[in-house]
Amino acid sequence: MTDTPKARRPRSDGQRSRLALLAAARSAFMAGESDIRMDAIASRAGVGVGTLYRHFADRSALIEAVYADERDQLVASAPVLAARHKPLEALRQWMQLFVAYAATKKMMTPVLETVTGGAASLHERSGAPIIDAMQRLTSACVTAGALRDDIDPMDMLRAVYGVCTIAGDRPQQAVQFIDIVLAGARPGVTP
Amino acid sequence: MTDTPKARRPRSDGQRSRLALLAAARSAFMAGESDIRMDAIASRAGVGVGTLYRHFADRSALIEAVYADERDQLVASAPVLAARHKPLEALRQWMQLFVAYAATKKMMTPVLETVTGGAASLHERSGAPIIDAMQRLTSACVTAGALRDDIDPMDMLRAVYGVCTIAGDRPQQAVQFIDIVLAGARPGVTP
DNA sequence: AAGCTAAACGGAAGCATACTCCGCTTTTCA
DNA sequence: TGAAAAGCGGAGTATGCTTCCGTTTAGCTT
Repeated sequence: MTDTPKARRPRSDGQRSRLALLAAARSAFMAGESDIRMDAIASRAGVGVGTLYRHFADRSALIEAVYADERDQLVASAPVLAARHKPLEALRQWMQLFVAYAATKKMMTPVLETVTGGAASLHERSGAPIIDAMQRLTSACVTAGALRDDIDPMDMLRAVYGVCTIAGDRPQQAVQFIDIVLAGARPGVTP
Repeated sequence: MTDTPKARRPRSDGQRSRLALLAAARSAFMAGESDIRMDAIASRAGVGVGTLYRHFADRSALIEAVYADERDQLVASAPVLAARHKPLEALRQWMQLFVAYAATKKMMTPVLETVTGGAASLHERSGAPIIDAMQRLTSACVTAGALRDDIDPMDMLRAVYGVCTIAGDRPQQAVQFIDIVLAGARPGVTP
């Protein structure tokens, strides 16, 4: 069972198509055309729509693939920051990176929500590593006494995400908002 | 021009259909069936789909009508709270009401985002009075020295909305988060 | 009460768009 | 070089929103 029959090298044209599709989709999403049609993406990539579906199971899979790279970078930066800074500062800087990530994602949020299964399925698939990173950074802060322990870390991230997503294009404002949230989450601070 | 020819009374069956449609749509959205079909709503209301479109221009118009009532209540409560409490407390309580409002809306958020034109058009139409209420409450706080003046009030609301929307069904957590945000937004607090 | 008129009704047809299917082409490897 | 596997394209299918229009019905008038 599962014997590897020959292990052929992947075809070059297939890889080319895949990259062209990713590039076309990325540029379309970045341009804010969240409701772009699948065949439009295919023809911009210079391939037929059948080819698109050969490489990506459905719209949501394409979206996920487009943002997989950036997400991986974001996740990978967490341990680096944790090693280089004090816990609270690491968390703060990582949340700033998250804002940048969310900003590139912003225009495609409607797409995210639109996909069948809603935000849940996609967020879970694509978001698990992000949640993990956030929780590690936060618990380090709690251990260091720099943050209260009765706050769901994800709520902080959701709040920042909410500011990014719904706001216009003002990442600066979202960055400032990180400090507001962190200030409110310090031990011994109450309204 | 614009002479009132006769001014007939609106037909009773028309009003009945409209109410039946609103009730059917409301219960469907509340039940979390965000992807319910238009003809399903019509038949639940006991009318044809043509009748639905006679009363509501499109899906987004129907959604907006369903939530118009609750939104109006929320907006109307702002001046009441402002008269009854100190500025910061009024703001705090109003944001709590907003959480309840957003929670009822939560299941239909995908619908909101789905509608053509995206969140923008609907949010603007339906959200302007909310923005106005929030800004009044906030500026009272700033005047009273209870809040910094360099914060976009809408960012606070967006953050809370983000927590509500993306989080599961834990309005309690969102309410707690209001206090975190307000704590971080007090004058003289920095991380 | 009967008739007139405009409003409201119903649902079949029209249209848009995500996704599938399959015969044809290209690439890899022996 | 030839066989077979992988990839390609785009017409076809399915689904669901919206429109269109002939029919019905409520409100007004006489």
